[in-house]
Amino acid sequence: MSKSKNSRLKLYNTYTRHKEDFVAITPNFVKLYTCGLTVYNYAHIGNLRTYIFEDVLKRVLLYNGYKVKHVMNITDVGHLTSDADEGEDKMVLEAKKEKKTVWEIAEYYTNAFENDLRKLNIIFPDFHVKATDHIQQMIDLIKRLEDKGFTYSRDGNVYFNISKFTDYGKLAKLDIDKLKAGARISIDESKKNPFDFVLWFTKSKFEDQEMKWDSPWGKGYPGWHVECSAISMYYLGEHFDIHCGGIDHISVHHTNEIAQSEAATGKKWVNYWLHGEFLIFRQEKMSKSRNEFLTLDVLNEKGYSPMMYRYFCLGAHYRQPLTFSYEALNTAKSTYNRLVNKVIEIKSNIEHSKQNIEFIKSVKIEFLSKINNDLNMPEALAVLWKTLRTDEIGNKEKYGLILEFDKVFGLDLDKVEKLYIEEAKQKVDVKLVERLVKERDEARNRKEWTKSDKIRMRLVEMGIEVRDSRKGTTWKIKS
RNA sequence: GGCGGCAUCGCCAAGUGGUAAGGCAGGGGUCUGCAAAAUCCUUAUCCCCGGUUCAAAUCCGGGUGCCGCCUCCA
Repeated sequence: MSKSKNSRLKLYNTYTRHKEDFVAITPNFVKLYTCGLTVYNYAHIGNLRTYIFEDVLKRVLLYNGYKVKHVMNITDVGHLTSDADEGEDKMVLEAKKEKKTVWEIAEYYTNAFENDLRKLNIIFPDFHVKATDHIQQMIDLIKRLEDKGFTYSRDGNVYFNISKFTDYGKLAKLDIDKLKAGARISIDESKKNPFDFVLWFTKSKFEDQEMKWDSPWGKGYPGWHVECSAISMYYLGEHFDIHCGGIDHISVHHTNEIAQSEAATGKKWVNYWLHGEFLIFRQEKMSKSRNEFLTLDVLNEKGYSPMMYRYFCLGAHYRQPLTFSYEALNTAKSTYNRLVNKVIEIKSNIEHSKQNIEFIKSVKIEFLSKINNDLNMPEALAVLWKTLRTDEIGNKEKYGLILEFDKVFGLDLDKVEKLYIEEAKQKVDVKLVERLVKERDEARNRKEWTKSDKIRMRLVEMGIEVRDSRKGTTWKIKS
């Protein structure tokens, strides 16, 4: 694919705070790491927004002809409610609540999360791996840091010493001297510097901490940040292309990941840092710790399918906060339904063809320039709508473009027809419906309007929408 | 206190120097026995004040309001 200047892929890099031309370390090959979920509860739709953004990124890379090796971790190690060894362990807490072991909790919510990814048509990572399966890699990394003098032990825990790492906080533009330590939490007295962080815990306040492993520093468990560094380097090498996560990870998690990774290897770790903005819920971010979060299943019960939610997310740029409301979600629902109707209609009349090489070429270039401009999905969707509406090309050509664009949108537009037929079979007695539709048609031909309207009423009650046209009557499940 | 973001039509939301994308909702028309669906047309000068410029929603300064991170969190 030859690319003009403005269709080259540009991504906003948090590290430099600029949109940059994307250049892969290895030509045509991208090594991508995305931070996964902490599996002590269901993913809420705010979490899922970020995974949709990352999926779009991956699809755009694939669309541009790159091969992508994608790794995502599963945080299944218990984590504290703070970086200090205080507060409660969320995995333990949830386990107690549900009267299960922490292992059972992790497995249950990992499955739930992976199901959500499938429902959202998110291309599965090549490696979706558990932190607890990589304890050895973490220990090895900590050892390297220890050998190089970046750590110290205090009161049973191994800490990373940020004062030994020159560029600490560069990603978040932190000014350590000006930061008010302990502004919101009490200072951990064991730390030399308030921003030092734990690499390995051997001392826990929790007697019932189930997850413990042997290590050179004693039996214990790893600090939170170390898993991402260890796992990403194990699968992708010590220098890779892109690392993603939510915007909340910039100042602590990713900052610490960079410190420990680059301290260990002595070289640049990640080239591009991409962060997804939050879903805003009633004026504030949706949060797991406040019990008001919505899941994909809850939305589904309320009549909003995962694809509708995906469309909803595509309507806003990933670096902008997106305001959630049912009014807005209804918009996405109507729009998605209309899109699906359009696609089915186009496909049902696919023999209609009108070639226009110039138009097809220009609309493809336009699409590419939108998605390559830091993944501008709202504008890419506008290109899709323009394509659906145009008279410049026929249905056959439109359908081809729809399928091509949907490689990036991931809205399942290629199987939408099949899905609708399956849905219909599940929900209604298809034979009965077709008999009634036929009866109604016959009545209409005899201009027996009372009878035909009566039959239509009955169909409506069954949840069937009847559509008359010159070509005859069709029907579909009301959405 | 530090860092970061946001304020664009009723709603969601693009656009970041050259005269306001798109979707939804609303209004009007076409089609239809009626309806639905479809389709066409239609709706904003961009929070306020000041500045730079031939030209600003877009840059600069000030103000107001809102939000996020700095604590596990996408």
